[in-house]
Amino acid sequence: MLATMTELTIGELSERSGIATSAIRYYENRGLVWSRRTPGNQRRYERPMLRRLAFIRTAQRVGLSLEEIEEALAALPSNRTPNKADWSRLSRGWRPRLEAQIAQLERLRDTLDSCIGCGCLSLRRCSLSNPDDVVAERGPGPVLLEGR
Amino acid sequence: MLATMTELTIGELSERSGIATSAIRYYENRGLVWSRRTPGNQRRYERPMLRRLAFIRTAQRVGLSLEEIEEALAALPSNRTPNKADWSRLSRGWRPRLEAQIAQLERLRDTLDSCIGCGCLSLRRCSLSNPDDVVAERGPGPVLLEGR
DNA sequence: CCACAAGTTGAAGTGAACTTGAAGTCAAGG
DNA sequence: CCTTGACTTCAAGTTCACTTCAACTTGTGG
Repeated sequence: MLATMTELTIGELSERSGIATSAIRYYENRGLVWSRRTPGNQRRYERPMLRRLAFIRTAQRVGLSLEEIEEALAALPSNRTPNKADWSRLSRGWRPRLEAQIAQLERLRDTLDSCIGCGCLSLRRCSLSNPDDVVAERGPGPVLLEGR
Repeated sequence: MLATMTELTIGELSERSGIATSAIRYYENRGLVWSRRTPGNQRRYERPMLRRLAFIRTAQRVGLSLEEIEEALAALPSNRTPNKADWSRLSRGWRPRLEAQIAQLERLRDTLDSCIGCGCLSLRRCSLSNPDDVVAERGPGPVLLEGR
C-alpha cells in the first residue's frame, strides 16, 4: 500500500475509523458521508470525513439513531469544512441526553436495592416496572430532565 | 368481566403487566412463561407469572437480551414457586452490570467536555472513539469492572 | 340463546443497522 | 504484463423483539 496521501480509500477510512467498509457504504447511501470518485469509479474520501465518522460513532454511543444523526449533521455549515466550534456545538447537545440516561440508570439501580433487593418486584407498586419514559426528543435544543 | 380469581387470562395478565398479549404469547413460544389451558384451549396463568413478567421487563431495562434472561430464569428452582430470596438473588447480578453501564456513560460525558467540547473528536487519540468494550458477560457471577 | 368481546394459530411483516453474496472491475508490486 | 488484493453494485439476508393478519373458536352479560 502506497503512502497515505490527502485522500483515503474506503479501506483506509475503515481501518482508521474502525467502521466496516460495508457500514461506510451504507452511510454513504443514506447520505451521511460522501466521496469523490476516481476515473475507475472508486471512492476517495477527504480527511475531514474521518471526523464525521467519529461524530457518527460517538453519537450512536450516546444513543442516537442514524436518523437523528442525519438531522444533527444537517445543521453543519455546507459551504465550508466544519471547524472545532461546529463540532463542539453539535456535540454539546448530547450532554443533557447523556445526563438523562445516566440519571435513569441511577434511579433504576437505587430502586433495585430497595425494591428488587427485597424481592418484592411487584408491578405497579414498584417504580421499577413503571418505567420513566425514555428521553425522546427531536432536533436540537435542551432535553427536558424529568424529576424522579 | 367476572371477578379475578386465582388464575388470569392473557388479557388480564397483559393489562396488569403492561405487556402486550402478542408479546406474552411470543414469550411463551420462547419458553419464558407458560400457562395451563382451559378445555377450550385458552391460556390461564398463575399469579406468580406476573412477577416473572416483571422480572423480564426489568431485566430488559437493564439491557439484557431475551436470551440472557432465559438463561437467568433457568437458574430459578423448578420444583417450587420462586420466593423473594430467589428473585432477589437473580436481580442482584444486575447491579454490577448497571454500575458498569453508568460508569461508561459517565466517562463518555466527562470526555465529552474535554475532548469533544474542544472540537477535537479525533479517532484513536480521543478515548471517545475508543469505546471501552461493552460489558458482555454470560450467566451469573460477578461482572468485571474495568478501570478507565 | 346469541351477539360480541376476547381468545386461538401459524405465517408473514416491521424496523434498525448493517452484512453477505455474486459477479464482476481496478490498481499496484514484482 | 499479470496476479492479487482492494474495490464496485445491487439485491437479498440477518438479528432482535415483537406486531399484524386472517380465519377461525371460546366465553359471557343481557
